[in-house]
Amino acid sequence: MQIESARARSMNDTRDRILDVALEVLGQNPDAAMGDIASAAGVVRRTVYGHFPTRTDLVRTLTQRAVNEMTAVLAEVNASDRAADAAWVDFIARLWPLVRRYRVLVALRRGEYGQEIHALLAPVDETLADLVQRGQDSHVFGRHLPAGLLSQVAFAAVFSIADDGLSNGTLGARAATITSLLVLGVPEARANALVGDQG
Amino acid sequence: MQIESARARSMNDTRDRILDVALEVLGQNPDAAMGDIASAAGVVRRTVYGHFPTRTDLVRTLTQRAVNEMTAVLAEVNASDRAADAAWVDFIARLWPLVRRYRVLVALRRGEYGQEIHALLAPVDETLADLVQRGQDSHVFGRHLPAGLLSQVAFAAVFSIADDGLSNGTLGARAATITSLLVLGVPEARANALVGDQG
DNA sequence: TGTGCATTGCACACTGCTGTGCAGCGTACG
DNA sequence: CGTACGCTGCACAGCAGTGTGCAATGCACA
Repeated sequence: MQIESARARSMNDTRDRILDVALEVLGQNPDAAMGDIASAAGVVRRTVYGHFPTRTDLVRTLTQRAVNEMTAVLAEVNASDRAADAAWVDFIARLWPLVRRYRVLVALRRGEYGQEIHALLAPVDETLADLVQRGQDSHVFGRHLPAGLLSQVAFAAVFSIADDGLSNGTLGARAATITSLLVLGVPEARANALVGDQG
Repeated sequence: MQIESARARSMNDTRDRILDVALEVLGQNPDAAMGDIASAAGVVRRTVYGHFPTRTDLVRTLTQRAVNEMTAVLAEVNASDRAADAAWVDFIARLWPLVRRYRVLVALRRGEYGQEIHALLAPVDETLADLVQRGQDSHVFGRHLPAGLLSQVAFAAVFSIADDGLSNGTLGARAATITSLLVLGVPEARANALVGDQG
């Protein structure tokens, strides 16, 4: 890390603020205009273009940032030699506070940037599929769907639950974890035991 | 029914064709322009405006049509006094051939028309929630989520599976039914028995 | 104190989509 | 046969969003 002047720091501040706000605004309306994001970030539209040449650049940066955070968590969770279902529970628990912010990603996969976003999301998809595959191989997850699709459906369930206002408190976290485990084919008793362990 | 002149018939044909094509085109890209829909339907943009004054009218009609079909199926399925889980299986089985066409609805709930679409979809949501509630009351469905949300998540799972290319053949239908039953908290053995009955 | 630079506020051109108006064309219908 | 009418093809105005240019401002830094 370089020594940062106050100038550079404040510039990074605005940049980060734009990114944060864009994540939220686009989460509510994926078609939000640059002007909307700018006002929400407390800057002028022109300033946003100073940091991100085009709308696509902004969205790309945004997505890359989210993907990086998720892959980091996934790598950490996957590194341990716990059973796949326990790893999944841990993953959802750590991701839950962020899942509401990242909800824009599911909306972004379709429409306009679909192709590029899909490519950026590939690492997450793969790691997720690997984890589920591991669970299927060790007979803790069901085989009613191929690993690649099953992981997506379980993941999507978590996002659905986060969208419906249950995103705060451990209540939603518990419900989301249980539900996603059920999707994965984990019996209810085992699912309850797993989340009970985690509190 | 009135006696229909050939003129009126051909007019209804184009109208229906526009609606059919619009369902498909908007399913792939919810932001598709009127021109795209027109060309896909083999007519000129101006003609579409002849049948539907505004884009909103087209989308509204489209949605209403889908909602009508779904509520019809739901009413039929719900009328019988079978257990809720058996009714659910029947519902998914009948809906499966159409679910790919209706996928546009999930994308449409967000963005631009969200408010109105949501209102039009309310009857389906309610009936679905009622069915799930009935299942929870009779202890065939789990209580890990409130009925209103649980029905949505189970429903969304079916759409997710239909989107991923498994939409053809009984293979996908079976997988979708099983998975949605798991979401609803039905044990795997019971789920298998239910779909086994239906073949 | 003076310079650099992020930010501002305005201007502008460009694009893509919507919705409308209207003349022409072909055809089903009386 | 003639006419009503759905479709066409085009032209047009309007609007919203994008991306750019540039002078002005104000603050950090040397």
